[in-house]
Amino acid sequence: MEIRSAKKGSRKPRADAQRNRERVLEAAKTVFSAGGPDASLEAVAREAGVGIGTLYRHFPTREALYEAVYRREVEQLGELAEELKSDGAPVEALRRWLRANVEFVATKKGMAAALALAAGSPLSELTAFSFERLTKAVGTLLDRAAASGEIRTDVSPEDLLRTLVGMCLL
Amino acid sequence: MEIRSAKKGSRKPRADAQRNRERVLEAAKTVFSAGGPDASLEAVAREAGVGIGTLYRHFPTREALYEAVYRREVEQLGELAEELKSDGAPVEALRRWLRANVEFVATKKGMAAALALAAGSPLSELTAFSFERLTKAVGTLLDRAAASGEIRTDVSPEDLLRTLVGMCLL
DNA sequence: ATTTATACGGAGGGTTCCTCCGTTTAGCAA
DNA sequence: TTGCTAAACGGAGGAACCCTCCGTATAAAT
Repeated sequence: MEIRSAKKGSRKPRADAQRNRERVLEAAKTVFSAGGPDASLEAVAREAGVGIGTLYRHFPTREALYEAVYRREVEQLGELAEELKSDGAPVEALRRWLRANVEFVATKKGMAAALALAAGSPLSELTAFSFERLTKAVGTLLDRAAASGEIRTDVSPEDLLRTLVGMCLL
Repeated sequence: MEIRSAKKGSRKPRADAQRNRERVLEAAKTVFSAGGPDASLEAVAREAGVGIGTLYRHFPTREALYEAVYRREVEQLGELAEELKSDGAPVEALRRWLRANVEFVATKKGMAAALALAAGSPLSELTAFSFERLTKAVGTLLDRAAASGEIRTDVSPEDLLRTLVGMCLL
């Protein structure tokens, strides 16, 4: 008897697959940030030190890659909030997180636009997911700063986030 | 003594150049409407019955072509308004023009987005130009319809236009 | 150690991009 | 008309990119 996370008698996912997937995402972040959203996928593969076939196996279309990069960065912003939560100064923590967020929006807006263009259905799902994740993140930081009495308490996480994004897109 | 429209002792611009430019624009409109904004430029050249070199001479970049097509259509909408002005029924004229405008926005939004992505500086100039041109066009039609007493008189051309465009982009 | 399901790499055929240059032609003057 | 010349034309061709396909390699399971 064995523990099988998913249905079907499938074996454990291969370690190299996971590793390569991660490498590609990292490379994509770099390349797209530098060369805009139409950068060559072969350049991404090269940067990742991976064959072009591998890239296409993990991300069958350009949009799939965009989405994965986007998701991953949102996730990382969430984790950053977790780390900052146990940091010393609440306001300083909040400030840092906001700064990171600004940078994220700035570099990814091109990709977001490209996604919006070619997007079929699941775009709203994506935005909903990321909005919720980020709201939760900023929420915890806000609460802590408010509890320490260093900022006003009448700002909702949603409003703060919306304002921030709005400003970044001018 | 000769009439020289521009400075410099340049001769009259060649007729074939103008003709080809126009052909390319017409073809671009067709091809981009059918195949989206990433359609092949060589397809445009074929459709125009023109060598690829000619296309590139007139429009050095894809964006330049986008912009020219866009401008030309705005211009044509303006002219359409002129024609409709001397048409019979004022409201009917207005209605027709609005319909044409809707169609324009619908088919060109992809191109507009692409332009916005790759746009350097002169994008605001473009939007300003087209907004003014269209406002003037709808203005004359509105006035005439209002003068005939068939519609309300408290709608400004700007508001009408903005509302229309907003609705088209949902 | 052997088996085998998975994943990897990259060659290759097709498409598009964009430049470059030899050829053609429209305007102009004699 | 004819001839001259600047301007415009066409499309071949090298480079980049896309994406598929398949022989090879390897991580997990036995």
